[in-house]
Amino acid sequence: MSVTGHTSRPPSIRDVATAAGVSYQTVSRVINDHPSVRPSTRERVLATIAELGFRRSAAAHALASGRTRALTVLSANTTLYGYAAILQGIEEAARAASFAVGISVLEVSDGTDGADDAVRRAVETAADAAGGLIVIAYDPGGVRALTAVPARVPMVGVVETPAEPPGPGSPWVWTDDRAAARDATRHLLDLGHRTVHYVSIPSSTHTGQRTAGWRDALRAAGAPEPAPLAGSWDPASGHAAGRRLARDPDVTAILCGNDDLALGVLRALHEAGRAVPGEVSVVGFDDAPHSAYTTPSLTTVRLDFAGLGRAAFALLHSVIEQDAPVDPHPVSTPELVVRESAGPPGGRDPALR
Amino acid sequence: MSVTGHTSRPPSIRDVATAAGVSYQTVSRVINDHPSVRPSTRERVLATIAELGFRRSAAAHALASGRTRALTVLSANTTLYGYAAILQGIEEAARAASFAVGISVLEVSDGTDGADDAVRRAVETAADAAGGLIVIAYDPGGVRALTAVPARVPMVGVVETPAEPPGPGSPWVWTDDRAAARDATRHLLDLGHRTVHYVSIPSSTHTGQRTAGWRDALRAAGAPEPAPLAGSWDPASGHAAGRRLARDPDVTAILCGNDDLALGVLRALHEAGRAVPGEVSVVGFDDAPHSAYTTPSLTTVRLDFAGLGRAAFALLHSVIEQDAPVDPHPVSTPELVVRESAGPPGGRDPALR
DNA sequence: CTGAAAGCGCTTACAG
DNA sequence: CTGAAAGCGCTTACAG
Repeated sequence: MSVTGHTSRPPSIRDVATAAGVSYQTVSRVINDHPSVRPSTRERVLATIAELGFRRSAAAHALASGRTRALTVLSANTTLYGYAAILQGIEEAARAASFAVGISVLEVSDGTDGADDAVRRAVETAADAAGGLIVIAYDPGGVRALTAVPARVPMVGVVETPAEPPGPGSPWVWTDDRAAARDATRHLLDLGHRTVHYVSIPSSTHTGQRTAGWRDALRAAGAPEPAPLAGSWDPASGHAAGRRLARDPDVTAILCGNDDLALGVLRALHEAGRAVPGEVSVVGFDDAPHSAYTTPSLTTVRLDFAGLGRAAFALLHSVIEQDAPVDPHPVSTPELVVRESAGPPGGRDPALR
Repeated sequence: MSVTGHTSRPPSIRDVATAAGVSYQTVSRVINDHPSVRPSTRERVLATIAELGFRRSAAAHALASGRTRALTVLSANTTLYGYAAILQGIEEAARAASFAVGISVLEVSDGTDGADDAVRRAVETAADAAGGLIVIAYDPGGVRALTAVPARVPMVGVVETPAEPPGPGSPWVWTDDRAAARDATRHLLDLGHRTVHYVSIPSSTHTGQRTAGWRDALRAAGAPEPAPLAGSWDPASGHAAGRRLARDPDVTAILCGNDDLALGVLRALHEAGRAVPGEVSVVGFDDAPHSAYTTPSLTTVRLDFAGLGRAAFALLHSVIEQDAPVDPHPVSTPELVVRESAGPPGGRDPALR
C-alpha cells in the first residue's frame, strides 16, 4: 500500500500537504473538520492522508491546542469488581468520544501524612498528563485525592451517596447506595428477623453511607442497633467477621458491605456449622459476577457500575467542554436481587413458615 | 504559598528562568538532571520551581524530545481477575518508573472482518498516544491486536505459553501455564482418577496451551482423552458445561480453564446432587481471590499475574530504551494450591481410602 | 475557500 | 558550566 521509500519518520501534515499540493494549514483544516474547505480539496487531502498513513501527533496537537482529549482515572484498586467495572464503563464512553484513558492507582494509604503525600503526587502526575480527572472516591485514599485536585483541573468524583445534597459546584456521580442498604436491611427485617448485623467496607466518610442506610432501616423498624463490624474489601476480612458473628446464637441476619465480604461470612458460617439461610441469612452488596454461583447463591444488591462509569465520563466531558453545567445526581437506582442466602429466621425450610 | 498575582496560565520554564535569574535552557537542564549545572544554580532553580509550582508540560516534552514516558495496555477486558491483576502489576512498575499508563479495551471480537477493523483502530489510536504498547493476548482479540501493531512501535505481549520457543525478536512474557495445566491434571490422575475432563477458556491459539498441558498429562499417563468442553470466561458458561458433565456418571474429575468456570461447574454439580469432592473432583486455574472461600474451597493453580505485569513493563521499558535486548522468557512458575475441591475418586471420605 | 506567520513549551545540538 | 538558535508538529488568528 504505502510505498514511501524510507521508513524513517512518520508523515507530518507538511508531508501530506506537499503530496496533496496544498498548504499544511489546509491539511490541518481537513483533519479538524473545519467547514471552509472545498469538497474536492478535502477529498484529495483525505486520500493523501490514507495513502501516506498519516496520523496526527497527539503531543503536537495537545501542545498547540491546549486541549488533550485524555483523562486519567485515579483509583485505589483495579482488581476489585466494582472499581474494575467502573473503569470499564469510563473506558467505553471515553473511547466512543475518542478520549484516551489513563489509569493511576493510589498507593495504599495508611492514614499517615506520608500517604497524603503519595496521594498528592499521584494527583499531580495524573493532572499533568490528562485533560481531566475522574477519581473513584469510595475509600479514604480516593477521598483524599478528591480534595487534593487543584481547582484548575477538570474533575469528577465517583462517590458514595453524599450525606447532604451537594451544591451545583460538586461534579459528582453516585448510585444511591444508602437507599440500597436500607432496602436490603428492610428485606431481612420483613423476612422476620429481629435485627440485622452489618459487616462494613472501609468507608470514605466517617460513618459510611451504606452503614447509614442500614441504620436508617433498623431505626424505622424500631430494631436493636448492634455495632457494625469493620471489614476490609476482601473475603478474608469477611471470614474473620463471620467467625465472630457465628459464635453469637442471637445473630440470624447479616448484611455485608460487598459480596466478597459476604463470601467470607458464608464460609465462616459453613465452618461453624451454621446453616444458611436456615439459621443465618446473609445479604451482600454489588452483585459481583460470582455471586449467583456460590452455594448458597447470594442475595445481594445490584449496582450498575458500568453505567456509573459512563455517567462519570459524560459529566467530565461536559465539564471540559463547558457546555451545560450538569447538576450532580444519582445515576441509577440499585436493585435487590433475591437469591438463596436469605430467608426467614429459625427455620431450616423457609417454605414451611 | 505561591503568591503569584494571576491564576492564569501555569508557569513555564521561561517563567522559572526569569524568576531564578537564569536562562530557560538551564532550567531544562535542571529538570532533566543534566550533570553540568553548578550546584548552587541547581539549588536556586529547584527552589524557584517549588515556589512557582512549576510542572513540565507532558505534551511539550513529548513533542520536543520524541519520547513519551507513557504506555498503553490493550486488553479485551479489565473486569476479569487475571486481566485486572496484570494491569495492576503494569501500573505499579510503570508508576515507579514515572511512566503514565493508558488503557484501551478491545471491543468484543466476533471473528468477522469488522472485528479486525475495530482491533486495528484500537491499536492505531493507542499507538498514537503512547510511547509503547503492552497487549494482553490471552484471547483472539488480543492476538489479533498483537499482529496488528506496526513494527515501529515498541510493544510487548503478555501471552499464553508459546507453542514453540519464540525467536529473540519476540518481546513476550508469559507464565508457563502449559506446565501448570499438566501439573494440575497429574494431581488429579495421581489421586486415582481414571481420566480428567476439561472445560476450556477461549484460547488465543487453535488448541490453547492450557488444553495442551492437560492433554500432555493424559497421554503421559495413558489415560483416555475426552473431548474438551469449550467454555467462555464466566461462571455461567462453566455452569452450562457442568450440567452436561454432571449427567455422565463416568465423570469423576474436571479441570477448568479458570476459577470462574470452576465456580459454575461446582454450582452445577451441587444442583445435580453430585458431591464435591466425594463423587467429582474439580480443579480451577488462576487462584482468584474468592477461590479460597467457596464451599468447597477450590483447588487451583496460582498464577502470579501482578508479577507478569511488572515483567511486561520491564521488558517494554528496555525495548524503549534499547538497553540490552531482553530475551523472551517465562516469568514465574505457577503453583498448585491444594484445597478442598479435589480428592480421590469414589469415596465420600477421602481419608478412608 | 486558502495561504503565510507566530507560537504552544519544551529539547537538542552548537557556541562560548 | 551557561546562553542563543532552531525545531518538534501542530493550531490559531490574520490576511487575502
